[in-house]
Amino acid sequence: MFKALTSEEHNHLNSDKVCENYKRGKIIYSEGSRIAGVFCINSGVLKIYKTGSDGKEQIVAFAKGGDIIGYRSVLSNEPACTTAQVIEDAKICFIPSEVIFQLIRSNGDFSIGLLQLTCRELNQANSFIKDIAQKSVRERLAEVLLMLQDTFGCNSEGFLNIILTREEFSNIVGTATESVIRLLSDFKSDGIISMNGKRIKIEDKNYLEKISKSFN
Amino acid sequence: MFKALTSEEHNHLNSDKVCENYKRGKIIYSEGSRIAGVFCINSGVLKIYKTGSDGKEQIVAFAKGGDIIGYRSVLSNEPACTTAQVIEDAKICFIPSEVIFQLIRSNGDFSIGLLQLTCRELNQANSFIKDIAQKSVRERLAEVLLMLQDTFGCNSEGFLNIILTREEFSNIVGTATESVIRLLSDFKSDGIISMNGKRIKIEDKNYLEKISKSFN
DNA sequence: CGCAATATTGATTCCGTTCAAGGGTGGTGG
DNA sequence: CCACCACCCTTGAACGGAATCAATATTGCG
Repeated sequence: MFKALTSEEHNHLNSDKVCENYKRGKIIYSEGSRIAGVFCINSGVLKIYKTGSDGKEQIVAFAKGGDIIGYRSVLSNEPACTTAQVIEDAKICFIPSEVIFQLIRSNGDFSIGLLQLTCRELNQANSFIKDIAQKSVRERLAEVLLMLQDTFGCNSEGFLNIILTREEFSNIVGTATESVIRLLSDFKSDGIISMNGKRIKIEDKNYLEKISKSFN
Repeated sequence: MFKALTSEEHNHLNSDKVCENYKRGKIIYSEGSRIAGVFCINSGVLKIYKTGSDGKEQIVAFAKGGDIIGYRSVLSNEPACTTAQVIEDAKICFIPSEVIFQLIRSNGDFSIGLLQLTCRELNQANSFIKDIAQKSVRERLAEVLLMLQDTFGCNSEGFLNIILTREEFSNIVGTATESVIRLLSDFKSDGIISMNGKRIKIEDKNYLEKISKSFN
């Protein structure tokens, strides 16, 4: 994201940023709060979610090393509309709003990079709206598993490089926790996935793709 | 959106743009196609939708006078990820990509304006994801009616300034057409709305708000 | 170790979809 | 002008996916 900067801009940025380590569970910012800058994820994983009136979370995105979060709130100068919480210990840098605005005004390529980032997220969000509105829970769960593999990759044994609770799964898919449990166990007995504790391994990607496209 | 421009930039823009009239049903651009610029809606109404694998549309936004569409595709230089179709006769101007990129590079305020626009849409999309994942069809329909009043306003008799088919309603709410029909007829017999052909009038906004917030 | 959070499984309920059949409306062309 | 056709709307009945409720396991952290 910051590769459009000149070396002078880079130096300036580095002198302004503040990095810190955060443990699992830590909330970086909350829905409704004001934030004075953006956060760059150095390492670790966060979930970005909105909270419904009954308290149930809806996860709308993840952030991992290299991602920037909080820019929506900064750019529109509005309170945050999501909550960002660490789910895997993370190192995060803070960049004050003024610095970001300064960069946008002075560096067209940086602006275009940011615009492309927001557009990509917008596209993903719209796709997700369509899926959640039209597909069954089974299809959506298959899709989420593929998305996770795509986003986080696998370790040497083929297990997904991310660990989520069943409830977190349900908060992505948009369903009840029990439904996630039942479907994962179906997938397992069909040999589509295997599990080791909370770790999940995709055994038959092709079949998952078929399911997610409703061609099963 | 273009108020950040200098008068010189304005003149340049006006010489580059091409305006045309389009009738209801006309498709301005289709999902998957390349588009070479953005469209500014002068008047009229369009629906922006994605098409599911079974052919069912999911409406993700509307565009009316003053709105800009197609910028996502232009900025990210990717094929359009939605289809834009006229639902009320419209006058639309076309602005080539180069002109937009030129403006972004030369005018920081214009960039920020565009960024704020995308951020607003992103926020709306995320809210919608939460709603569609957590609320009932009844709650969502109530919310959509309120959104339509907010976006398009009412005529002198209090009827919504937009006419949609039942199917289009179902394609926003994310449900079956029959469900929309049943629920609208429930709302009518509860005195929450009234109808005149396809025209709808909200009679009890407070109660609709209660329903949409699940406090009914 | 013990408690709290998480996971699992079963039984039951219900919201919403689907299928089917019929009625209404508007626009077009003879 | 009105008959016809395509499209849209409406209603009923039945089914089914997923939520909810309830009752244990199991895990893992302090």
